[in-house]
Parts: sequence; structure tokens; C-alpha cells
Amino acid sequence: MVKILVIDDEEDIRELLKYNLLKEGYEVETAENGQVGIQRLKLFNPDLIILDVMMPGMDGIEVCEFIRNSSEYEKTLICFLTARNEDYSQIAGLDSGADDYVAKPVKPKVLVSRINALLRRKGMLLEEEKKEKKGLIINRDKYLIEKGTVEIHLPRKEFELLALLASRPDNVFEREVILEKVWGSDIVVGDRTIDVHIRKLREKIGENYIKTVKGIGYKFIDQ
Amino acid sequence: MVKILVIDDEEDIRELLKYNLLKEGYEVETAENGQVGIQRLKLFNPDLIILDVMMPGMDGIEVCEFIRNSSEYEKTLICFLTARNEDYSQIAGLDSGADDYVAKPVKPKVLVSRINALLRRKGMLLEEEKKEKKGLIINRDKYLIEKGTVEIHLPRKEFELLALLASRPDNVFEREVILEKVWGSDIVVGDRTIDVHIRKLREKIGENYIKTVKGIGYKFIDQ
DNA sequence: AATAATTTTTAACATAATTTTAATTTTTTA
DNA sequence: TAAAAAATTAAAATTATGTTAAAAATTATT
Repeated sequence: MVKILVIDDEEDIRELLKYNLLKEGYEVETAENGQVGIQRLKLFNPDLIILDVMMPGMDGIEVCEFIRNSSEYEKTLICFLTARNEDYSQIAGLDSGADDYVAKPVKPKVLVSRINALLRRKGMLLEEEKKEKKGLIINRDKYLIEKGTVEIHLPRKEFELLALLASRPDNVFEREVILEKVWGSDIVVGDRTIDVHIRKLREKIGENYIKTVKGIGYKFIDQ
Repeated sequence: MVKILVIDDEEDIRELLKYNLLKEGYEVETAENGQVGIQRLKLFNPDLIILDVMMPGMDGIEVCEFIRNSSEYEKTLICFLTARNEDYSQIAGLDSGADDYVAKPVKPKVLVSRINALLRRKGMLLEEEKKEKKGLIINRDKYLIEKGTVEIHLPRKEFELLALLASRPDNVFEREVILEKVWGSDIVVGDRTIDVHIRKLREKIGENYIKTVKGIGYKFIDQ
């Protein structure tokens, strides 16, 4: 779950952003000023901070500097909220620290899509999409194996061997049958050839998918 | 690609800015005075002009006025370089025409981040990113390939081959299928013909679009 | 129709990836 | 615990594709 901390002194804005970000599926915390923001930061450890530049007391720039000077928040992204008529010399100064900024007044849609884009750019959204799937999918169109979100490319013999075994999970395929179906009835190969292919498959897809049935052959176990 | 024209009479400044803007990924042209600047403008058609205010001959203000008075450069952004002690009444006067200004002496980092901010504000960076990152478009009407803003003309066999592969991105097309669909079921061509066409395609559209699936065929990967 | 330009194909060789073998070790089972 | 089956490893053999230049076939131009 991607975590976002919103620091802004205006309650309306905090609530508006929180509502929209929650709806988008993010985990959201808010803080009403810089000091509180830094406290929350330590506990919440967000992936991204949306930070108002102009706040009474400790302003956004100071908060940003604090974050950028502490090594443990190196990867934390910062997105500024700037008033449209903000002093440019200030904005320029920020550039060292901020990853993006959005002009006020914020339109929720704009902000959310900017946040999405920023996270995507920094490779943080992918983890979200990685919904665990244990089983393998043999995708013959793309000629690869999908293991969760990972795509595993296999050379032809390995692919065909796995495709055969996986065509009937739990079913034992005798060595003879494997030879005939994958290599062809006429082609003669040595005794250890299948073993070597099985080894390579196990290396690539994981050790637990193919089980040896000694004296008979192999079977594919769907996890 | 965002295009920036730098107009300044000092060569050092032109080179400094050019170097830093190129590094940032912009396309940069320079001009050493107002007259040349206006010439370059017509050919280069930049998205943004960085314009020194004080120049011998036609000064920045005159250039700006010229640009703002010609409708075809309506969308061209202008960023002034002003001496820190410049007469403010003048600067104020400029405001009608300029989109931003930066005080001399310019720190490259500051300028670049100001330029970035300006372009982002005007919605020019996003569009660029979109264009850059998009894949190829197979335009059958014009019978050419659009790669961003570049149009790539391909001879028939190459075009048809690419069109076939790109019709189902990520999908492997077997050599046999390619032969049948692109060459026709009856025509017989040698073994290396497909490879040669693939080579030419990769040369023209880039090396990363077509992936070999050894033993099977080829697939098109949308970037 | 002749010539030029372009496109397509072939052919020869290089390179890289896949597949197989062979030698050795480990595991299983009777 | 001995025999058989399978695992493992690296290297050899094989095969598919890459690459290049040039020849052949098209297509366009004069």
C-alpha cells in the first residue's frame, strides 16, 4: 500500500485531498503544520508527502530541507503545493528537493493524476499491482510463462516440455511419452536429455513445480 | 522535444545555457543578437525563448514586442534575462509580454529549474512526455510509421511485416505465419529473407521494438 | 524503351542461443 | 548396501538467427 502524508494548514484542503487520495486507494495521513508533519513522518513513514509551501510557523521549504537532510527519508517523494503567484525565486530554490509541484487552487483530479504519474515514474505503483498469484500461466501466444507479474521466457524445448506437463497438473507423464510428444517419435536423444531440461525449468520457474516420480516420469504440481 | 532559443550577445552565457539546457534534454539554438534571433525564430520555431534584455542594437524588449505582435508565435514562451539592477519600471513594462524572468548573473541550476517550472505550468512538459514515451503508430493511410513526431517511410514488405507484428503487440508470430501473411502462401523465399527484413526494420525504427523468439519467430514490443 | 533508382532476395559466413552429450555424483529403493 | 534411476555440471555439438554485400527483380523516370 502506498502511503501519502498531506501537510497543509487549511483543514478544507487536507480533507479534500485525503478524501480523493483514499478513493484512489492510497493510505493517507494528514498534518496541520510543519512540526506535526515531521512527527507524523517518523511514525507513518510515507512514500510521498504533499507539502504546502506557505504555512505559518515552519513552512514547506523548511520541512523539505529537513527531510532532504535526513538520510532515512531519501526515497520519500515530495510534491509541493504552491500558490499560483508564489515568489519564483523561492520556487526555484525548492527544486533541489521537490519531485513535483502543483499550483493552488488544486483540482482533485489534477492532483491525483499527478500523484499517480509521479509514483509510476518512480516505480512505486508496480508493487501495488503485484497481487500475489501462485500458479503459473502458460501463455502460448506470447510464448512465455507468467508467474504472478513476472514473465519468464523459455527456449522452445523447455517451453514445450513445461506446457506438456502443465496441460494436466498432477498427472504423471512417462519419460517415453514426454520424448514422443516433445521430441517427436522418430528423434532419438540420450537418456539424460530430459533430466537436463527439467533442471533448467526448475531453475527458472522454481523448484517446487515439477515433481519427479521415480521409475516413471514427471508431474506438474500447481501451487 | 521542447525547443529553446537563447538570444544573448555574450557568447559565454549562450554556451553556458546551451550546455545546461541540452543536458536537461532540450533542443537548443542560439543567436547573438536580436536580428539573428528573429531569423532563427522563423526557422527553428522554438517553444520558448530565453532573451537577454540588454543587447546592443535591437534589444530584448524590441524582440519581445516583435514576437508578441506576430500572431504565429502566440504560444511561444518568453523568459527574460535581466540585470539585477535593471530599471524596474522597464521590467514592469515588459510584463505584458514575458512569461518569466531570471536575474543575471544566472546560475544554471536556477535557470533550468525555472524553465522546467515554466514549461510545466504551461502544460508543455506533460505533452512532451506523452509523445516521447508512446510507441509507434502504424499509419496505413499515409503508409508510414509515426515515431513520436518523426515519420518513418518504409517499403512495402517492411511495412507489411511491421504492421503484422504490431497488430498484436507481445504476440509471437511464427516464421511460417509471417511468410504466409506477408509473402503469401504460395511464394517461396529463402531462409534468410525474413531476417534481412527484420534487420532493416530494426535499423529504421530502433533496435528495441522487435524481439526474436528463437525457434519460434518474432514479436513486437510496444515501448 | 532505356536507364536509373529502389526494393527484394540470395548467399556466404559469423555469432549467439539452444540442445545434447558425457562424465560424475547423489538419491532412492529393494 | 548395492543397483538403478535421476540429478548435476560443464563442455561439445547443433541449430537458428544475425549480418553483409551483392545480385536479381521491381518500379519509377527520362
